[in-house]
This record gives sequence, C-alpha cells and structure tokens, in this order.
Amino acid sequence: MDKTFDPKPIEARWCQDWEAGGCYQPSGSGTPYAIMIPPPNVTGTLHMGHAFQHTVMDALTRYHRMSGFDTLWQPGTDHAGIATQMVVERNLKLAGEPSRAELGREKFLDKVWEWKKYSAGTIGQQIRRMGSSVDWTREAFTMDPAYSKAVVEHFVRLHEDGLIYRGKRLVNWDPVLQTAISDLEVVQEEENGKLWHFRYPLADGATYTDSEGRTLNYIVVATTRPETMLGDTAVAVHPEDERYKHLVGKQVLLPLCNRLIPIVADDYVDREFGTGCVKITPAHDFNDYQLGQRHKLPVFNIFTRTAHVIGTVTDEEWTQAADKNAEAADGIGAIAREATALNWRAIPEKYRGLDRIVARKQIVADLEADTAYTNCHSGESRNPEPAGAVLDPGVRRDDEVAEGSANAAASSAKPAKPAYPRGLVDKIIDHKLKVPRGDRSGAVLEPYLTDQWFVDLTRETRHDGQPGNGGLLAITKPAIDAVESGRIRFVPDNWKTTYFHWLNNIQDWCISRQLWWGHRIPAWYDAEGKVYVGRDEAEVRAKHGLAAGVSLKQDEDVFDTWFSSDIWPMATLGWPDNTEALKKYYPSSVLVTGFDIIFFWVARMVMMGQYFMNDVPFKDVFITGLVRDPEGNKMSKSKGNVLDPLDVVDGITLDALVAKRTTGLMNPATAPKIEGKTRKDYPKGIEPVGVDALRFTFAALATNGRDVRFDAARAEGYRNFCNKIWNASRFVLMNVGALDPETGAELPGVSLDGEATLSTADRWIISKLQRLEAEAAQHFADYRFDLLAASLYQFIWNEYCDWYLELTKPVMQGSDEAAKRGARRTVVRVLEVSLRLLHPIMPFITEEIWQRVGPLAGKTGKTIMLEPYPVANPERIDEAAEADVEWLKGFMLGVRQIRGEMDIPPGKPVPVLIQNASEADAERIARFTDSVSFLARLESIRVLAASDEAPQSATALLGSMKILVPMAGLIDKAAELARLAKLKAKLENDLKMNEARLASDKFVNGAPAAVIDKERARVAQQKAELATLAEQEARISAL
RNA sequence: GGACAGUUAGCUCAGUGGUAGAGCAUCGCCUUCACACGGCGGGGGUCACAGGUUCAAGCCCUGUACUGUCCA
Repeated sequence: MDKTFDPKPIEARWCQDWEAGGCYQPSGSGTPYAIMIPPPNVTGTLHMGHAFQHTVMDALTRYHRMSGFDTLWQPGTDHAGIATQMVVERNLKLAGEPSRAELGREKFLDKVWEWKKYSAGTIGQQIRRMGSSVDWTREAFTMDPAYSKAVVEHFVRLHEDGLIYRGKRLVNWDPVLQTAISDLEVVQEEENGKLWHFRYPLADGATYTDSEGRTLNYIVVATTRPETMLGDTAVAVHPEDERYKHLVGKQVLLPLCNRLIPIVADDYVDREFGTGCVKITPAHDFNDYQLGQRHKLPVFNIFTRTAHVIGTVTDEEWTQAADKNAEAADGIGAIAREATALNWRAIPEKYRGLDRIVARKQIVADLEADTAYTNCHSGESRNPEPAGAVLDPGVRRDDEVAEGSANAAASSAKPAKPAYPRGLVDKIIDHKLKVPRGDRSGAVLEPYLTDQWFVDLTRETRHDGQPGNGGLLAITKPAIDAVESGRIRFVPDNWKTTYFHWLNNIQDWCISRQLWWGHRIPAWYDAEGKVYVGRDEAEVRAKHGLAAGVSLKQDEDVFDTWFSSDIWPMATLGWPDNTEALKKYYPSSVLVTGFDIIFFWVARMVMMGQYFMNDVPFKDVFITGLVRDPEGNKMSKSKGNVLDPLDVVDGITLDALVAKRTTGLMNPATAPKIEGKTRKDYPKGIEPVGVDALRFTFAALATNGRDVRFDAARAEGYRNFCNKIWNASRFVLMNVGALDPETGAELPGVSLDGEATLSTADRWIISKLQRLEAEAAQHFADYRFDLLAASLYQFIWNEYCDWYLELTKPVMQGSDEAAKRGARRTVVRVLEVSLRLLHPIMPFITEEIWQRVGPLAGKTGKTIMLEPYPVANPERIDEAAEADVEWLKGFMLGVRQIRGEMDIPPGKPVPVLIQNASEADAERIARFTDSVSFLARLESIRVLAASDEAPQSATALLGSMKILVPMAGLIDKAAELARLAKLKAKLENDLKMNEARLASDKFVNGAPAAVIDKERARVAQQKAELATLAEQEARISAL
C-alpha cells in the first residue's frame, strides 16, 4: 500500500468489477426497494446538482442493498424536447452546418438522435465514474420504442376518458422558439418599463366633466404595451367608478386605426391603477381575453408567430402561405390564416410587418404627432410631466430588436425632453412591471391564440358532456389526497405546502408543442379538419370506419416533455403491461429531486400514478437543495460558474477551468467577467480529491433541504479524511503483520486466532461503535446525510484514530500476548465495521481497504457492497469502559495543556505528580499507568500523600484531582499565574451563575428534582475545583 | 400583495426546553517509528432585533428588520 491514498486507479478498477460482477442488479430476494433516477436531460453533461442527488440516491441504494432489500436503482435519460432541440440547433450554427429549417424535419431529427447518443453516452460514463450503482440492464430513455408506446397509451386513455381536449385558447407563445409553452415554463421577471397614458377620443362628439371640473371629449387609458392597441376591441372601466360610470355604453374612436370600440364596465378593472380606464386587447392578454369572453368582444389577432405585426399580403398570398405552412408541418397555419386574413386589412399599413418593439415606438411617435385632438378639451391647466419621462420604451434584451435605423434621424438631433401632454399622449411615467419570458429562450412571450391540446385539470364533469368525472375530480383531487392522506411523505415536510398551493390553483395543462423533437401527438385529421385520436393510424381507421382512400394527416406537434416523464416510474417498469417488475417495484420507495421541479414533474407523476395505477408512484419525496457557487449564486452556463463534478474529482488547473467556462458562450462579451470571478473563486484551480471525497462532501453539506454552497476547501478536507482512513488502515495492517512496514508489501496468511483478552480501550471503542451504528440507522431513516457524515467522520478520526489507535500502541508493543491478540482483533474488526458503515457514501476506498481487512475479520465475501450493513448490538455498550476512557482523556488533556502552554516539546518526557486523588482516581492511575505514560510521554507518575510537599509545578485539574508537572525553577511565575487566573475566572463565573439559580425560589420550586440535584452536584464540584485552584495560586504567588 | 425558508465563531453550517458545537480558516509548538492530505494546544459567538410564555429560551409564541425562493 502506498503511503498516500491515490483514488484514481482504485476507482477505475472497482467501477468495472462491480458492474461486470452484476453487483448493481437487484438480488431478487428480500423486500423490494426501488429508486427511479430523475432522468437527466440529454442536453450535454451532468452538473454538480446531478452529482449531489446521485450521491444521495446511491447512498440510499447501497445502504438498502447491504441491509438485505431487493434493491433496484433504475437509470435513464430524458429527451427534453425544447432544451435538446435548442442545443442541437446551436451546435449546427456553431459548426456552420445547415440550419434546422434547411435540413427539414427528418434530417434534423437524425442530427438530434446523433446528439442524443453522444450525450447519453457521456452521462452514462459520468454516472459510472461517480460509482452510482444503477442497474444498467434496465437503462431507459423517454423515447425508447416501449416507452413511447406507453406515452401514446396514456394520452389515448386520458382522451377516451374525456380528460384531454383540443381547443383554441390563448396560450403562452414563445416567438423565438415558435411554440406554445405551459404556464410553468413562464418566468415572470420584474423589469423597468413605462406606463403610457393615451387619449382615446369619445365618439360622436360626446363630452363629460372630470373631477377637476374640466370638460373633456376623450378618456385616458394607461397601458404598458402600446403596440397592442392595434388589436383593442374595447375600453373597460369599473362599474362603480363615479368618474366613468356614465360613459359606459358609449364608444371611443380607436386612434390610428379609426375603429369604433365600446366602453364596457367590468369589476376586473382596478380603479386605483393608472387612470382607471383600461384598453382591452383580448387576443394578446390573458385578463383581457377573459373580459372579452364575458362581454362577447371580438378577438383581434395582430401578430404573426414571430411577434411581428401581421404583414402586408393579399388574401390570396395568405391563403397560399397558410396552405403551404400547413403542408410543411406548420400546425398553426390554418389558425393564422383564419385569424389574420380577416384582420390584416384593419391594421394601418405603416405598422404591418414591424417587430412589436419597433411598432411600439412608431405608434407612440404617431400618437404624439396626432394633433387632431390636442385641443379636445377646455381648461388645459396641468403641468407637464417632470423631467424623467422619456420616450425610451425601457430596458431591452439582446433578443429583442435593437434600436432601428428608423429612429436614427431623431436621435442624432439630440431632442429636448418632450413635455406632455403631447398629441394624444397624455403622459408617460416610469413603471415596474412583470415581463413574462420563456424559461428556455429568455424571449418575451406573447399571449397568442392557437389550437392546442390540453389536459383538463379543473372541471368537475367531463368537458364533452359524457357521464364521468372531469379532470378536477379524476386527476387533481387524487393527487392532493395522496399527500394529504400521508401516502406520500415529503422530506422536509414543509414542501407539501408548496405542492398543495400549486394544485389548488392549477390550470389546464397545455401539452402540445410546435417542435420536432419529441413524441408526435397520436391524432389524425381528415380533409375537413375532423380529428381522430388513436394509438396509430390503423386503429383510427378501424375505429372510425375510414376507408383506405380517405386521406389522414397526423398532427405535426409533439408532446410537452413533462407529458412523457410523468409516467416515468411506471413506464420504465413495463406499463401498460402488468409486468413482474411493475408488480414488484411500483410504487418506488423514494423520489430524490430538487424543489424546482415539484410542479413540473413530482405533482404530475403523482397525478398519472394515481390515475393509471391507482397508487402513488413513490412513498417518500426527498427534496434536496440546489448546489450553488461559493457566493450562493445558482450555477448556470451563462453565468460561467458551473463546475463539472469530474473536474473536482480529477482536479483542474485554473487556466483550464477558465477556458472551459469561457468557450461556447451565448454571449462572448461576458467572458472577461467570468474569468475574473473564476480566478477569484479558485485562485489555485481545483485540487483532485477523488470520487469518495466529493461524495462525502455532498453528504456532509446536505443539510435538511437547504441549498448547498459548494466549497472546494471542504472537499479537500474530506480528501484528507480519505487519506486518514487509508493510513489508519495501513497502521492496522502493519500491526497485525499483514503489511511490511518497510516495503509496504502485503503479507498473506495472518491469523488472529487464539486466546485474547479485551482491554478497557477495546471495550470502549466497541461500545462507541454500537452507538455509531444506531445513529447511522436513524440518520438514514431521517434522510440526514449531513449528520450521518458527521457521525462517521467524528468516530473514525476523533475516536478511532486519535484515541483508540493511540491507546493500542503500548499494548501492541508490549509482551502480554492475550492482550495483544485482543487489541489486534479489535483494531481489525472495528475498522472492518467502520468500512461497511462508510461504504454507502464512500464506496471506492472502503472496498479497496476492505479487500485486505475483511479476511482478517473473518469475512469471506467477494465485495463489501454485498456485505450486511452493521446493526447496533446494545449488549455491547459498556458504560464503565466509556467512563474510564473519558477520565483518561481528561488526564491526557491536562498534561497536554501544560505542555502546550509551558512550551514543553512533545517529545520530552516529563514527570507527573498527583495530589488530591480520590480512591477512584488512584485506582485508575494504577490501571492506566502504561497507557498514560506512553501517550503523554511521561517520565514518571507518582501519587503524593496528603502530607507530601509538592515542588514548584504547573497544574491541571481533573475534577478536584491535581495533575502537577514540576518545573524545577523553570516555571514562568507570571505565565502560570495567568493560566490559573484564566481557569479561575471561568470557573467563578459559572459558579456564580449556578449559585444564583439555586438561590432562586422559582427554580427550586419549579424545576424537576433531577435537574436540581444535578445543579447542586455541579456547584459542589465547582467549589471544590475552585478551592484547589486558589490553593495552587497561593503557592505559586509565594514563590 | 400572498406563502415558505433563513439570520448561531472570519467562512460554510449542525444544534426542537437544562451552562453554545463541527469543518475550514487563524495563532503557537512539533518533520514522535500509520498519516505534514499529519499530531498537540490556543484564541474567537450578549445565537438579527423587540416583546411574551416558562423555574429555565439559540430552541416555543407574537411582532419588526434584513436576505433568499416560490406564487399572484
């Protein structure tokens, strides 16, 4: 064995042996214990979050496997529709290859499959390297043929049960990706914007008097999105708003468009917000859409699927384009035609085809320039808006159109800040607003009217009028009940609040996506647009009696990725077939995942599990925190703060890390900033720590669902721990004769048989081991890997290495053969048990050492992986031995403190005198003379009689016993007095507090007797100690 | 605006009623025959703030402040 632990060759060997040896597969006997891996996206490689969660899952898996369960950890990957499609498109662009559109659907999908193969392979290698004991024979992918069949099956069954519908609804539309997305994929970000106030003239020359007594012939609407006015179909006011009540039913003339639109009353309107008048654009705002439905307003779509104002095309051109689109797999071609062909002519020509932001500027400028109504009221007296009101429409991102040349002329003239009112613009004020963006593309989303597929989650009865429960009762409520009833337990518990809150406010789920990568929706349309749903075209034809001559076209859209991963726990086990695996491993035991996908995934698996299996998909949900960078920021590629777990395992130089983080950036301009931060966070790069140390770090940091700030120094600390274990094992092997101390060569054929006696130290460490075993079981049951790691670390380093191995040294070098045998046997067995206790977190080092130590402890198994996990035996707890060793530690600490503070070199033997020893003290001194002398490097130890005079000494206390180290004139009087004063001060302080407590009637009358007794004993003890100290202080002062 | 977390040593975090703990960092001594990726010792906290409950509060209750996350 080498002097220093070198993880790399060991990891490589065991990874291979375990997998090849079939150790990862279920044993086939025992109670089933199953974990379904949250399938990583095939978008690239695994990050620290995966490594963290996999560590937790593997620890659970190995623990249960060792504990005799029939353990399955099921691996796999997720096709991750949008995310993967984006990655592949970007790769094509970077490589200068033809784009998605140029390739066409089929060829593009070939490229994605190529990428998938590469990515899944990388992920598999990463999982293997981390030592994750997944059953590779069951590896799954969400687009495997069998899995795809299950996806179709669950869609068709839900459809047959009336829980899926297709309809034209306002959805969140991503104009960059050009697909619908679900509510969950929308991130609302607060951004700085403007609130524009526009004057909409009243029709037919109507006027009214405002609260300031002015006569007005217009009303002022406030909006954050001027460009949508092209699609306004009403203005709304609150029905009880005294200011406008009387105008309800009248009309306004929509500026620029010159359309008449009504003023309606609706209590959705917030009287306090803006002017209390809201323009209503049903086609491009969710609230307006609802309001429009209530008031039967026309829905006036003004945007294309790229969020440009619909263009200048003839009806004929539109028809052709739409047909072509429909043929070219453009699922919304027909809708666009319908909505747009009717409307485009109503949009003033100058705005047609403009990007929405460009259109916004143009519209504001034109309204400002519209002087037709500038004098449309009398008594204009308001002050212009103060400086700060500017025309800039606010912050933009690079995905939006930059300031165009249209405005170049204006900006070069450096215009003075305009004063308002100006034309039809009443005023413009700064305003913070929530901007909806796509979580993948970052693009500003557009509410957009399209035909999509939805899962009904909100109705009590079926939407199609058939008998039976709607989605609310059939899907949503059972998912709530699963957690409410305790059949699913969240750990930590508080996440169930989040879960309930979402389910209680749930919306129907839009499951269709206008993408290419994914499961094609199993719906077919005939020439009339009639839709048929079935498992395949043949089934549809058979079911509906459609002759071969009837042409059917399959829906071009694919499912939302989550509408395939929602059946992961059952489909990977063979559902819809009732396989043996499904019977055995469903429901799985625990789901380990992050809180960020409770809605996306956890809740939906519960829904589908309950619906199709009539049972929960997992019994526990262990929610882990997120792995963050040292400053607490979320790790992301664009921030350039991601770490590859294998770079921590193998180490990486600073330059290599910088290079890795700054290449292939979406926005190369951020590279210098990223480089700066990287150089600050990891000034020396990252030292290699090995898999075991990284895993242990994750375990130690996994504190009760809190986020984890990854700290490379911590990982290095646990690498040191590995080295400690390694060297302790070397020491053990050397001492039992299994390792040559000179050459490091392994010597076979060692036997520890024969008569043996166990020392106090032996019985103590065995006793402590039982306590550790009990703690380990508890921590696993509670998912407290941090406490588990701390217990193991503390036992191995601070008890076993620091004390127990030291205590055995004199025995090992002594001549008592039976005692020697007892120590050797204990040293080996405790180490062997410790290795098994540690194995679920640190699989490699424990296996490597166990191969040598196991046989010495009488183990004949091939691998530690399949050995039983240690269980506590309460009968071996030995409180007397524990008390003895505590006393011994106290004695040692006293001598060491004197050494440390008196600057006595550790190697120099010192004589020790004892005063005030009780009988028990004296007995222990006699018993432990050898140990103490060896460990504390004592020259001699002598117990003084009460009458004996002690020489000048430095003092330590153990209870009221005095441990004296004679200083023979060398004593630094001032230093020793200072030392004593320090001890005394602390003691006096404590004593004062405790006496005060005992003097209080409240305490004496109120506290339990046991507490009072304990307090009295403590005070007595402290008084005795204080007396001893005072005496010693007097003696030193007198020198 | 609502909900949920968090606030403890320089840093990262344990600690659910009985005198504050760990790792890392720091300071001092030591290349002692398993380990310098080591050993030994030291220093360092009025547990965010204000009330309350209790014989007793870092811990329970109420409120405030700040930070973070989620949902409107």
